[in-house]
Amino acid sequence: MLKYQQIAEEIEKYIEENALQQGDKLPVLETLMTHFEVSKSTITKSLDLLEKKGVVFQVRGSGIFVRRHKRKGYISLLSNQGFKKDLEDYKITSEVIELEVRKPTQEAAHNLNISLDDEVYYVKRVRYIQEQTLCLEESYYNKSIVPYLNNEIVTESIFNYIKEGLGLKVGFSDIYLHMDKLSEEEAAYLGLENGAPKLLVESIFHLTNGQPFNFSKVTYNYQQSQFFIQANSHFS
Amino acid sequence: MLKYQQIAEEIEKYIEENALQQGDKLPVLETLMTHFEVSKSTITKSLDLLEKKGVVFQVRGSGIFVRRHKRKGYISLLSNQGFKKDLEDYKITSEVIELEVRKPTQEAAHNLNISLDDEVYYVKRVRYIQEQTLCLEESYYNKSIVPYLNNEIVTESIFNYIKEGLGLKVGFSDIYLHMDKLSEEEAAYLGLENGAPKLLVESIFHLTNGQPFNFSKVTYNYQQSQFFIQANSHFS
DNA sequence: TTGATTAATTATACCGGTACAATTATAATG
DNA sequence: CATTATAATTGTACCGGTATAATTAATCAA
Repeated sequence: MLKYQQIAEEIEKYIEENALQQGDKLPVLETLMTHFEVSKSTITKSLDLLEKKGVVFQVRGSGIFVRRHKRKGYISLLSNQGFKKDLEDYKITSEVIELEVRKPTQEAAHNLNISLDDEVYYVKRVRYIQEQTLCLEESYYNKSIVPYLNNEIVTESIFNYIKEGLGLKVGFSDIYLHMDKLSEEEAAYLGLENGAPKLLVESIFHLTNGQPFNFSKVTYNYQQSQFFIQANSHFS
Repeated sequence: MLKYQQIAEEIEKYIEENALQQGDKLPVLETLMTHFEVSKSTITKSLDLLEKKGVVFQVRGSGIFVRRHKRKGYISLLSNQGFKKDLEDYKITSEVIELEVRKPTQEAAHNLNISLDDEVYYVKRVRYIQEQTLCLEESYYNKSIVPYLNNEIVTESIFNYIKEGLGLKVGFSDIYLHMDKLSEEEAAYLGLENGAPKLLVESIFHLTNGQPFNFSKVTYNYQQSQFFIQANSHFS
């Protein structure tokens, strides 16, 4: 692991262990430099990383401070990992409804940048939080990138398998949100009444080289799910 | 304006003007360095900025490529500016329902980190897109930071006034999303039926020094609004 | 005590360098 | 022709430096 990542982790751990709160000040750059025995630019890089993740914010002329959102139980829309991490205090389970190789829908083909003749793994599952339905997920994996999936993998963490098992590197993702009312089928899966509110989250995940490998449509139970985002400036 | 920001803008403009598409390759670092006559680290900084904004992605050993989401008419949840920019092809208008100085609600006081005795500007408005209701917004501004607002400012862009008029620098924001059904009052304002789906977006905006200056609750019309997010990796 | 001026602190911009890792192109091999 | 080894390309990590801008602390004046 790289130095600046290592250091970022240690700083984050330090914040965690000492239960630092929003606004608390971290040691100054100089101190961090000498403590970790690296150059200024490496520390800066660590801090930039933590800033992107929403862990700290830096104020020129003043210092480095802890940033921390106060609410618990929210799913991060930026985590790129599913919500395992956000909801680690809760019991998350999955029930696989369907798992097979098939041809993509037009929509899936378009979003995965493949042809209608190419093959995808289609996964449909319901996910539960504390025995309550959390969401209904339909997911398409480009088979030429993810050549094999089975029930066990799909019941556990697919992304973990992709990273650890296949050695692929997940890069950026595009996420689209829509609101609507539940269809009869969706309502049945989620145990809600027909026409209840739903949030549809469509995601396209890419490898670090820009190739899209997964397109998924997730319909959330409006009673069980709340989301959060941490945004930074750099937007003129 | 700083060099690396300037260069980032120029690169973005270049992409725009030449209508580069997702996956198109930009000139290599070396070329950009000599073209802009700056050091490698400055170009790198420009590109990191563009990467954060979701404009490009970089692949080690390969090159710098254009990243571009394909769908139009989506509101960016990360833009930190309201949606003026995303929806610039559409006609956005505002109707001010209420504007006054008052004491904050408990919720607002908590999110703005002020006491119940402090004063806030309370703004309530309905926003329209192409004559259709888009959202109902309730917003609280810390009066000790934003000491004056009037109807004209509130009808136009409040954030623009805060930045240009007051010279304040907007930093990061925390955003929370909830789903629910519209109350009778909300339904009336939005012209929808009671109990229809709603997305409630709560945002807390901070200055660059970490002070929260605005807390807002926006209820979106489920028929008119769709959102997007561009996420990057840096999430272990 | 207050307010303004100055100095010290602290993060950021920018330079220019070396080493390295991932990818892609080329050449060699069977 | 396909496969493998090798070389060239290209972005990233890391160093260490100078200068500068924003903030905060200290000093001085009224």
